[in-house]
Amino acid sequence: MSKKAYPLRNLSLQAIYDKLFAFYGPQHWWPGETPFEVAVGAILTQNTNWANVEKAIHNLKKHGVLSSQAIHGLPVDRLAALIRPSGYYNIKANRLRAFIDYFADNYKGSMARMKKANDKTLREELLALKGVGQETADSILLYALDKPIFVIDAYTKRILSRHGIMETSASYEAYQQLFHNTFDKDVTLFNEYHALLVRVGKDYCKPEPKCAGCPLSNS
DNA sequence: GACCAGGCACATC
DNA sequence: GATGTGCATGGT
Repeated sequence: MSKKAYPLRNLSLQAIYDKLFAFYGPQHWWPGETPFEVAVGAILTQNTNWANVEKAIHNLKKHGVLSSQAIHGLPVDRLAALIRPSGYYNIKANRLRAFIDYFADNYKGSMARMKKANDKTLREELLALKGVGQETADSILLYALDKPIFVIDAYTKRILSRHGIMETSASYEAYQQLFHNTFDKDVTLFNEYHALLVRVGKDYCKPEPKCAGCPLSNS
């Protein structure tokens, strides 16, 4: 636990959700037009500001290559140039290609077809891809495929640890289990809750916290 | 100029 | 299993 004192309440996961939703209202995530775009965004946003991801996706759209077939036919260095604003562009170009190869080979480039597959199988398949870790896999499962899987990210860990709910050092699985054991598996709730955590994280729960005015703070 | 952002793989101990 | 490092842009 952080030794620094934050002006915090002793809040349950349910209470945190209620307060965030009351304060912010629905977040309408994921910010993407199609399930495929959501999956691409999930890879591009790794350790990256969303505004930069939007620039990269805009480039893909502008050049008419935001589809699995189009990206598949693109030389990797050309793809890298288009997604440049999202950072780590060489690595991410290869990660996108790896996902799209898998997507084309196994589901014929159809998110609808992919959605019909078993949740656990899909998660294992995604995690087997180079460049898809737990957060990216779960983001695709929840936000592109409507699977009831909670997404854990840096904000989730930071917020829950500062509220004394779980140590920062606890594993991804431990955090995820906490949500899965606390709530019924509800796609709408999981969608909204993770989005709200990101929102309050951006507004108040940065590495250097700004607790004044935070809906989870006493101050 | 420093810090931060909706991670991940890989090397090393 | 824990810890360190490379990957990179763009906004504040």
